[in-house]
Amino acid sequence: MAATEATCAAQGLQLTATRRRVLEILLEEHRPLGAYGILERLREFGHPSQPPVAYRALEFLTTHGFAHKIASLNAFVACANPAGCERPAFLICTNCEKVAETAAVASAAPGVADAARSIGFAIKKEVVEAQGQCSSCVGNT
Amino acid sequence: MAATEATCAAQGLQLTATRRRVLEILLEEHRPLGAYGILERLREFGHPSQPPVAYRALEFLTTHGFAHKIASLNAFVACANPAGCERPAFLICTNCEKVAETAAVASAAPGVADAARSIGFAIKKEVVEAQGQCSSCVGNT
DNA sequence: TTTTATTATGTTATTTTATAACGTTGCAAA
DNA sequence: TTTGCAACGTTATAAAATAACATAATAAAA
Repeated sequence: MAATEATCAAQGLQLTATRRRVLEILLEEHRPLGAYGILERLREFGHPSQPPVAYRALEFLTTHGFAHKIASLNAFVACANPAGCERPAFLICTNCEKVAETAAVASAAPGVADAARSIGFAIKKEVVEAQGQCSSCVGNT
Repeated sequence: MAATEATCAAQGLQLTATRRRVLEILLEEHRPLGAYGILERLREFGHPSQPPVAYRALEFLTTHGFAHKIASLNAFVACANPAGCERPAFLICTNCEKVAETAAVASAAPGVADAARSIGFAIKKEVVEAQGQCSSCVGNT
């Protein structure tokens, strides 16, 4: 949260009340939350809670790297490393639903980068999401 | 298509009329098609076209690797290598919408595999989708 | 061959996810 | 002080996916 505030201050980004609240909600949960789950939480706190409210806040947060969308779940998580996050990749436990974000060392998918180079494809963004079982859930089916 | 037929025969899978038709539709398109786009095409051919029809065929096709879901687009493509496809990865052109499937040599994302190993996470499936511009579209904005 | 189980289909309805559109508000720069 | 712009609030609707349940076709067992 502090890192996010610092980045916003440095870059002149407006971390408004709703945007901040949505990020707080995501930080409190330790698992991905759908837009409509976020709306429920906002409602509890008396915020306006029509869908565009959540989607607009999420667009801000994801655009600037403070949160990420998990495409394979249609859900969102707070960024685990808001200070310097590029090429995030995710480990999604299909049992307990927790998500681990890998520290983005270099490219997560060099095989893909090679394939891209060989056909002249210019990569802008990578979506890398692994599904399986976290250490607590391995064996528990 | 032939490879798919062969695999179905070998494994006792039923490539029924609708399933076959959906696969043909995906093969004709050279870009990802949403479930509702597929439904439209089915309708043109007089097939039943309620949503579950498409989703059921797609579930069959994706489960057995004859087609893939592109999670970041909520869309589907025919598998480019139905004979032996594991760990597919995709290069998605955001300009012309075409999708290239990389020949799945080893793991597309070793960085993620390392991260998983280090925290005891057992990977079952990987979603690797790169977005950018294909060789024909580079420079065209 | 009939029975039984399984797998696939057809259809209605609903849920879940996401965006379009438009007017209003608040703030900052000219 | 008005002009511009970014953010907000709200209504409505679009797009994607699934629940549920009845029917038909198929395969396996008796």
